[in-house]
Amino acid sequence: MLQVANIRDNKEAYIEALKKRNFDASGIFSEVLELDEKRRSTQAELDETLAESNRLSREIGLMFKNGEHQKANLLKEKSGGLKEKSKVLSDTLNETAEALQKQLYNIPNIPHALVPAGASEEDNEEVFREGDVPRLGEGALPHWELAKKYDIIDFELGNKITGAGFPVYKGKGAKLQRALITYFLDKNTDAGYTEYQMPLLVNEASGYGTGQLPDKEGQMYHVTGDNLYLIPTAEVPVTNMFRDELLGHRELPIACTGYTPCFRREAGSYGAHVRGLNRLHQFDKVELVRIEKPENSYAALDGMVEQVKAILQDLKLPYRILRLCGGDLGFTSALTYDFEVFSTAQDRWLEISSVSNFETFQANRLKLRYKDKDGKKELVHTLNGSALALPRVLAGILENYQTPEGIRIPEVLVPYTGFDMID
RNA sequence: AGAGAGGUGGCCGAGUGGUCGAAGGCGCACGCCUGGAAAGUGUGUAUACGCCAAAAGCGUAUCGAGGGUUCGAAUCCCUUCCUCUCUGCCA
Repeated sequence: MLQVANIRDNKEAYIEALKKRNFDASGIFSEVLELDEKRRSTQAELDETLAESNRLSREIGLMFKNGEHQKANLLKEKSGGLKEKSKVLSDTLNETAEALQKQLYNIPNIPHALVPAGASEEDNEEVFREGDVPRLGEGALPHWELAKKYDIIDFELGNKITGAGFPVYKGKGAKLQRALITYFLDKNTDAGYTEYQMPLLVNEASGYGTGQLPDKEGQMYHVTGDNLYLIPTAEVPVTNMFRDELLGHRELPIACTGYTPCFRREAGSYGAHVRGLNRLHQFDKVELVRIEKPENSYAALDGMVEQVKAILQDLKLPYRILRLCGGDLGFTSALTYDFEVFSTAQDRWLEISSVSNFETFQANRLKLRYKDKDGKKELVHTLNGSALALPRVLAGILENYQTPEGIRIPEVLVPYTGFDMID
C-alpha cells in the first residue's frame, strides 16, 4: 500500500513510473487525494466538536461538585447537540477513511527505475545465465515419466487420497525431498539467516497483513470451522511476525528462513503446462524474508540473489536470472528477479525462485516501522525470496541428471541423501 | 469441551463514574556526583491522526477488540477475541 503523503508529493513521477506496469494512475490518484482531503477536514471538524464537548463535560463535573445542579442541567442540553453532530462526523470520517483505504489497496507498487517496461513475460530482461545444459540421450524422459519409472513419486495415489496436485513422494523420492529441504536450510543459516518453523494455518488478520485478503481469497484454502487459512507461502506467517511492530534500529537487519509446505488452490489452471510437478496444490518451499533499513534494502536484494545463485551453482543446474518487466512484476513488488532452471527433457525454463524488494509497500500495510538513531519513526523495507521451491528444482534435477543407468544425485546432496543414484 | 480467574504504558503494578494518558516501581536516555564505575540524585521517557512550512505547541483518539449506557467510562452493561488455573480428552 502506498502512502498518501508520497502520492501527494510525487504524483507526476508516480504516474509516469506506473506506466511501466501499463497502469494509468491519474484518475485513481485524484480520487485518493480528494478522499484524503475530505478525511482530514472531517477529522479537524470532529476533533473540534469533541474538544468542545470535553470542555462542557469538565464544567458540568465541577458544577455538580459545587452543588450547582440547575446550571449543570442547562449545559447538559447543549452537550446533547454536540453529541449528535460528532456522531455524524465520525460516521463520515470512518466511511471516508475506508473508501480511501480501499482505493489505496487497488494501486500497485511503484516499479524501481531498473524495471523494464513491458506487457508480459516476453519482455522480461535476462540479466544472467550460468551452467551447462546437459546433452541427454535419445530416450530422455520428462520428470513425470521418470517419477513413474523409478517409482519415486506417485501422482495417482495422491489423487486417490486427496485430489490432483497432491503428489505422494516415496522411497528415494521422499528422501531426496527431505535432503533438499535440509540442504537449503543449512545453506541459508550458514549465510546468517535465522531458521523458523511457522504455523501452517493463519488467521484473518495475517491474511490482510500480507495482502492475500481481501482480494486473493480464492487462492487460499479456507478452514471455515475455525476461520483460518492454509498458508500459500511461508512469507505469510514469517512476515506477519512483524505486523504492528515498532523495531529499534539496532534490531535491523532481520533475516529469516523457514521451510513450510505451501497450499495453493490454483483455480483455473489446467492443461499440459501443469503436468507433473510443474504446478501443485501442495508443495514444499524454503523461504527467505528480510527486514531492512531503507538505505540498505537494495544491497540486501543483491545479497539474496547471490544466495540463490550459490545454491544453484552447488546443484550444478543450468539457470538464468530475469529482471521482471512492469507487466509481469507482482502487484506489491518494486523490483523482482526470477530464477529459472532449464528443464532439458521438457525443453523449457521453469521458475524456481522469485526474489523481490517490496520497499515500504508491504510495511505500510503491516504497520511495520522502526525507530532510527534520532528516534524518528520510519517504515522499513521488506524483501523475500524462495531459496528454494522444491518441486521444480526436483523436476530439474530428475531431468538434467538422468542417465541410462538411472538418475544421479548432485554431489552436494549426497551427504544428505546417503545415496548417489536413483535406479 | 466444561468450570473459574484475568487482559492497564517496554516490563511489573495501582486505579470501580469526573480535571486519568493514567499513581508507584523497574527498565531506558541524558545530566549531576566520582579519578573511573557502582550507589545516590535530578530531569525526561507510549502510539496514531489532525492543525502548523517545520520545530515548539495545541487538539482528538487509544487501558485486548467492537458496540451500548452517561453531560462525562480504564471503571457500569452487552458481544467478541485471547491468556491463565482446575477438570476432561489427547500426540
